[in-house]
Amino acid sequence: MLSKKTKYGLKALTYIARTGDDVPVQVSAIAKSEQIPQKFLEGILLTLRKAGILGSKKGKHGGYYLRSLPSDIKMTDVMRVLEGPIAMVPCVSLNYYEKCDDCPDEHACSVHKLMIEVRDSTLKVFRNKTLGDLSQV
Amino acid sequence: MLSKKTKYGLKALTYIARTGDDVPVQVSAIAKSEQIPQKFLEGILLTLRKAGILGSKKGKHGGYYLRSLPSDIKMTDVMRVLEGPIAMVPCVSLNYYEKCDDCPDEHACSVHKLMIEVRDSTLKVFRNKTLGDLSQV
DNA sequence: GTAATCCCTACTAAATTGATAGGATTAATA
DNA sequence: TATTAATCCTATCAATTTAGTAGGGATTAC
Repeated sequence: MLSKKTKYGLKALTYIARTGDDVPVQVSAIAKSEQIPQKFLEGILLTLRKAGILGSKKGKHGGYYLRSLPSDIKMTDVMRVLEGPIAMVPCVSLNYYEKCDDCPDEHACSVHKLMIEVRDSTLKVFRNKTLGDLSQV
Repeated sequence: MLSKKTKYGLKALTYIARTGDDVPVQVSAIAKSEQIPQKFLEGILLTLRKAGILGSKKGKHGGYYLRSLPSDIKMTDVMRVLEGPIAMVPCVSLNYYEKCDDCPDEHACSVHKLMIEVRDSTLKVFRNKTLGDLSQV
């Protein structure tokens, strides 16, 4: 299941991309338009900023803006920041690999084999999908 | 993240498929070989039986067996039983569709669009992957 | 009749999720 | 310079889910 965090994060990014101007977008505006609890959203945008996807401006007339063109923001990056590893098990994760305690031999493990295929197919989607694609109406 | 339930379930099914005989396989044997807490595994095999994937025989020399040939047991079915809906959000689920409270228009929703693609690509993997494929060494 | 096996229900501890609360910091502007 | 509007940060919390345990009931082979 997709977490609310990810869902809200994607919606917020889309909102910012659609607004499109060079003026920063306020959390309050996004929260209101997308029906997201504002305080919760604050935290989400903060992680996106710390991950380098968003930039921010403090104080009056402050807000958030994209650090790159929407068409340059890949879903792989966004999803990893919001939802964590794309792989469903650590033993097939490219970026967060971890050996299973149980499994003596990964190559003989049926779960491993299956999850590699799922990972690759999901990755293929996220790799050629950008925020630009998402924000197209 | 894949739940332990699913992971254990897949390993157990693979074990049964590999044993391959017509004699039922005991929970204790699977638990020992695959390093799964036996009582936990009992419950998992029970759900697989109730879903019609496994059959069981009670009493001495009882155990679990596959209701179909490994090559006829599709991962779509197994995964739905163990892990639940394949879609990451209910609004793109084929079997468990549910409208989002927030979203006024699904077609305009960026999350919806993205998750349909993820669902389709995952489905493609599960649809042409059977237990037979998994149990190949 | 006894031992081995599946079957069923209830319980529990730990982790995660989805928030909320309260204020600190920063910047524009009247 | 004081005010206001924003982001930033930490702590806390309730509800849910997950992973597992406990205890025994029902069934069957021998």
